[in-house]
This record gives sequence, C-alpha cells and structure tokens, in this order.
Amino acid sequence: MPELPEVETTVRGLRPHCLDQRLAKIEIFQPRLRWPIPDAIRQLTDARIESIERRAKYILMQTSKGYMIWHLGMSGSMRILDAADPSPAHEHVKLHFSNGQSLRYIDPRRFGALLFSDGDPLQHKLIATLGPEPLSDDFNTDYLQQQCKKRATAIKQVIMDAHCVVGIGNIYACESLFLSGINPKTRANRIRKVRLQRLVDSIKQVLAQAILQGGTTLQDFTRTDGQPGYFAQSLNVYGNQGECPNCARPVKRFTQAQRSTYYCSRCQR
DNA sequence: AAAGACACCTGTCCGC
DNA sequence: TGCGGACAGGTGTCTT
Repeated sequence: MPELPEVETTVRGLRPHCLDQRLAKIEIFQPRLRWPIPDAIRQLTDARIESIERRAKYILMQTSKGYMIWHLGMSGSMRILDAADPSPAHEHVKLHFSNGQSLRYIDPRRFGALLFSDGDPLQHKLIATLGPEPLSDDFNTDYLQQQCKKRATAIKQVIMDAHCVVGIGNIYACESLFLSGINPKTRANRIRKVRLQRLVDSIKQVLAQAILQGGTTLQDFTRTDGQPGYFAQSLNVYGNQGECPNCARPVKRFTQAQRSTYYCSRCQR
C-alpha cells in the first residue's frame, strides 16, 4: 500500500498525538509480521516517545529506551484511537499512551514490520544501504544518470529500486514516467540526460503533490485519523482502464517484474 | 554486480 | 451462491 507520501502522511499524523507520550502498555496480538516482532519491543514499556521521523518507507520512532522501526508493507496503516475503542480487524499492535489514547497498527497482509534498534536506526542493516531521499538534493540528474549508466533493465524497475532511490512504489513510478513522457520499458542506460532531468523533476513533483493531498487511498490506506488520502483523483494512468487524459487513447496495462504497469504508448516513448 | 523469480499473507473481485 | 484464479500500494533472498 504505502509509498513515500502515505508514510509521510502517517508520520505527520502521528506526531501531535504521540510525542512526549509515555508507553503505559504495549500489546502485541500478532507477533508474526514480515519478521517476528523482537522481544526488545516489549521492554519499551514506560519509555517516552521523543521523536518520529521517516527514512524511505520506514517510520523511526525514537523513545527514551531505543527505537521502534516500523514498516507498513503493502497493507499496513496506523490509527490513533481512544484506548477503550474496540480493535479494528487485523490490529496486530496496540500502544497505550499515558493520556488514554492509543496507536493501533493494522495490517491485513502482514507484510509490514516492527523492529528494534538501540542505536542509530539509520545504521540498521535494512536502512543503511538505501539510496537517497527523492525529495532531497542528493537525488538529482547527475546521480540518476550515474545509476542508469550501469543498468540495462527497464527504467521503471530502476526508479522502484530502493537502493537507487527510495520511496517510489508502483503508483508513483507509473505516474512519474507518464508525466515525464518516458516509456516504462525503456532501458535505463539508453535514456538521454535531458529526459532523466525531466524524470527527476516529475518524481519530485508527483511525490510533493501527493504529500500535500495526504497520499493515495485505493482500498485500505487511511490517515491516522481514519480519513482517506485524496491523491487518487490526481492519478493519470495508474489503475486507469480508460483513456489517457492527455491524448484520449486507451491506457495500456502490462506486467513488469510481477507488477502492473500502466502507461500511454503515444505519450510515453 | 545485475537481473529475474519467488517468497511472505489476506482480502476482494470477476467469470463460470 | 460457491469456487477458482487473478490481482493488490513492498522488498529481502535466492539463483542465474
């Protein structure tokens, strides 16, 4: 489910409710997520939440006794509810706060994760080797060109590779390629610099706009207050079984690396 | 090193 | 209605 804008939306929604809260109680209903929830998480009882940051699609929750590292996988979401409110379906973790509120982690498919780090979470094995943030200056035309130079595979797979650049999943990859007029199948090492420049610009634009709209809700993504994100109405090609909004030709769909790719064969070359 | 297939899991939708 | 199959926002791991 969640790509960078959805994770960023989640982090922003969490902060006002979670910062400075003491973890009065930690309930784990289903420890079997993508990896088993480590025992160390239970030791965070009575710790205080000091900061919440995002790196790639990971949520880094700093407490006075170590970090919770969350990943929402394909179907994960977080809700802030009164601690007395009933559990939504597929609620796997419940953090009770000292003020009577609670954070619920909900994840039907259980591809998400809750990990622990007692040091710098950026040094965590899963995080340390990731590529730059797409909205940072480190992600620029020169960098992307350097990455593409050594890749003969399709450009869509390159921009979805978190070791190249983080945060771009299937939706925003399709949308960015549409905006920049690039065919998703194009081999990365055959794209000229001026077009990579357009792709970098499109990625930044799409992600920034999606964050402003609270992310994309297709099925189960909700913000921490239960509201949907509104970027779905801005999608040009993803999930579009009708016409290209630019040229009115049918949007095409095909499978690429086991993922659906949507594009316009006229507008994207 | 790069590329591709596969794994994990549940829910929903569509055609028969 | 029921059933089988395809599909869904991610990504680590294994094999080639």
